[in-house]
Amino acid sequence: MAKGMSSGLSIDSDLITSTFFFHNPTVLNSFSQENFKNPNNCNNLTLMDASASASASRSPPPTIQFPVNLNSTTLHNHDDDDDDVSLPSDDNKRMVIDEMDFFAEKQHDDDVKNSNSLSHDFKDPKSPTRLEFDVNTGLNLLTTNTSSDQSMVDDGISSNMEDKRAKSELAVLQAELERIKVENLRLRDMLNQVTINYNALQMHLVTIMQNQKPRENNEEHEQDGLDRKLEENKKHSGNGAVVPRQFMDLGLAAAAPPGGGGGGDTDELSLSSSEGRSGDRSRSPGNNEDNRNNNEDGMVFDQEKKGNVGREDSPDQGSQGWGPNKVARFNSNKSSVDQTEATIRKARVSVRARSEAPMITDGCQWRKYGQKMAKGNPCPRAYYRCTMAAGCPVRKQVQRCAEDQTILITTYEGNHNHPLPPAAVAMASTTSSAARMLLSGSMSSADGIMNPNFLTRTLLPCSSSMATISASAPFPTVTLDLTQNPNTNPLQFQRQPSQFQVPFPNPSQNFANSPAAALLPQIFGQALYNQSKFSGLQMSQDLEGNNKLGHQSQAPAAIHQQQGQQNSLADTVTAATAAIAADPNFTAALAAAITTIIGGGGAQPSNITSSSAASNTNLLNISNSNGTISTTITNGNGNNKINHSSFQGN
DNA sequence: CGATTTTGACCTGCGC
DNA sequence: GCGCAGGTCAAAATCG
Repeated sequence: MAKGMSSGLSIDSDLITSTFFFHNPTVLNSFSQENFKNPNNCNNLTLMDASASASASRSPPPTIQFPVNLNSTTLHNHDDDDDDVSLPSDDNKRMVIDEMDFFAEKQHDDDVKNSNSLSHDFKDPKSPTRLEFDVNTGLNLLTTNTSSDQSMVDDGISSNMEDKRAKSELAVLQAELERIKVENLRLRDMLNQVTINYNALQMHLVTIMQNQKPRENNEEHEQDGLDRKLEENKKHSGNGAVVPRQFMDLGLAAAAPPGGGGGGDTDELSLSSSEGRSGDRSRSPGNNEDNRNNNEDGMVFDQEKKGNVGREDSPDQGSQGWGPNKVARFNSNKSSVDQTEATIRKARVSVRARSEAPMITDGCQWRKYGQKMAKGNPCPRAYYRCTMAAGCPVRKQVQRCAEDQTILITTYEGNHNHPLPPAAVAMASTTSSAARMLLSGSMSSADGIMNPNFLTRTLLPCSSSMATISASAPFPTVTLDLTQNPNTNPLQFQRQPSQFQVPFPNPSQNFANSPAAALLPQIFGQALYNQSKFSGLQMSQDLEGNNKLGHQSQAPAAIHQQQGQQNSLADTVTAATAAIAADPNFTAALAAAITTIIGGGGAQPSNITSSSAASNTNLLNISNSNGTISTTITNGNGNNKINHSSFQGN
């Protein structure tokens, strides 16, 4: 399905250069306008905006390139209509400017006009090396760049006209800089707000955990499961910083529909009511550790075979029902804990996408086991069960929208108990993460502790399509709507008071089958997942060693494809986001990456390179264009590097 | 011939 | 208790 992702980005932390490719101008705007505030990211954000703004005015959409050399003295734009005039080769400053532009081949064409162009300078053995150029610091980003382009050539002739022009450009750039500063402040405030919300969420989790302990005697088996999971958390965190994990394990972890992998989380206990019979065993506390031991990637394997712990589930493995039936049974089980779990089990993730095909391609193998005419919809509802592994409890319902039959509604429930192919990981991750989001929102909001829009504001501040969480449905359902134009429903939230929405990438018409459909959910899911799950505490240990990062950080959250399966994009992104979580500056980079990927739409190539340039510590690079995805993540001191390029669409 | 789909029967929960 | 609706089962049909 996806053949449009490619890539190739590599980031070298040694180079203090960041380039942001915004293929969708709207993304850029939305990003700058939305709530993304992390005080730690201010530098990064500033740079992003600065580069973006400066370049945006010159570069035509839909692809906007923003090469920025933080240490250089200039901003060089190759798309500038005016010929780029380089300083004579003997001018090192000028050389620095040109050197920055290692993205544009077009540059070379333009350089033909100038005998003293960059390329020429590079050929000069006496010229400073590229690295030297980058190291060269002088933050006259705006002045040198603008004024030099024209005046430098006729250096000796400097006329009043040119001076005026240069001054006017300088003024414009300064104004732009001011605007960017203001926006940066605003973004910082937003990040602060997000941080506060996150802390509140953690506190809420701790409260829940503490409240549950007294019930240990009555709910021994269930609490046992929690304890076990806590132990697992400790194992993974290695430092006893279990709070974030606790939270996830309690609720969010359970909300991992088809994803099993979803988000990669392992402890994912199944939310699905379908697992009330068999899948419930996925929740069996006693099994988790074993499962984890057997499969460190967090996938829950063969849980059904290991027996059910403390569940009244019927032994009927075959009738793995999902839906209100099982839910009601669980709700009848007294404690609020049970009710919470029941809610978790009921959680579903519905994906709306335009597709002519009877089913959207999600990478899994499904077997149809039933079809029903649902009330209020002339189109039959088909029931599918995952057949990639025996006993996989995952179900999905597929039905066309009654109002618009071009829209295919796919509802997932349950956890895969087997490894997933990369293509499946994408959707699984999305749904899993969405379920987590659903649970985190509902649980928190129920107690009034957390703003239900917490994740809404946190996750994808730059996009505007949406995921909808419905509280009115018989069971919690999060709907990822891939059919809407991001700009068409700005007021949807207001129109649907019972729901809150999460911005979701703007899809193309047939987004469901587009290359980005696989990537986007992954990114989205991982973003959701890591935003809520990872903490610096947990990940702190994961940031050791170059090659270790990919595995260690994945262990708690990502999906390992066992038995020689190559790491999927999910693995990479999971590891990447884990690393990001460990460093706040990285978060901004991730946000930019997500933004760009999303902005790329379905078929358009995307290319993201970002870095926390100010600190020169972290770099994130995600790109797609030719059927592959390449992610490169470098952690600060250069110790940690994830470089992955391999996501071939089907 | 095995896997998958079709389809009517059956089960369960819920509302009246 | 009854009917409705959602969901699942499983035998028969179909497909590759």
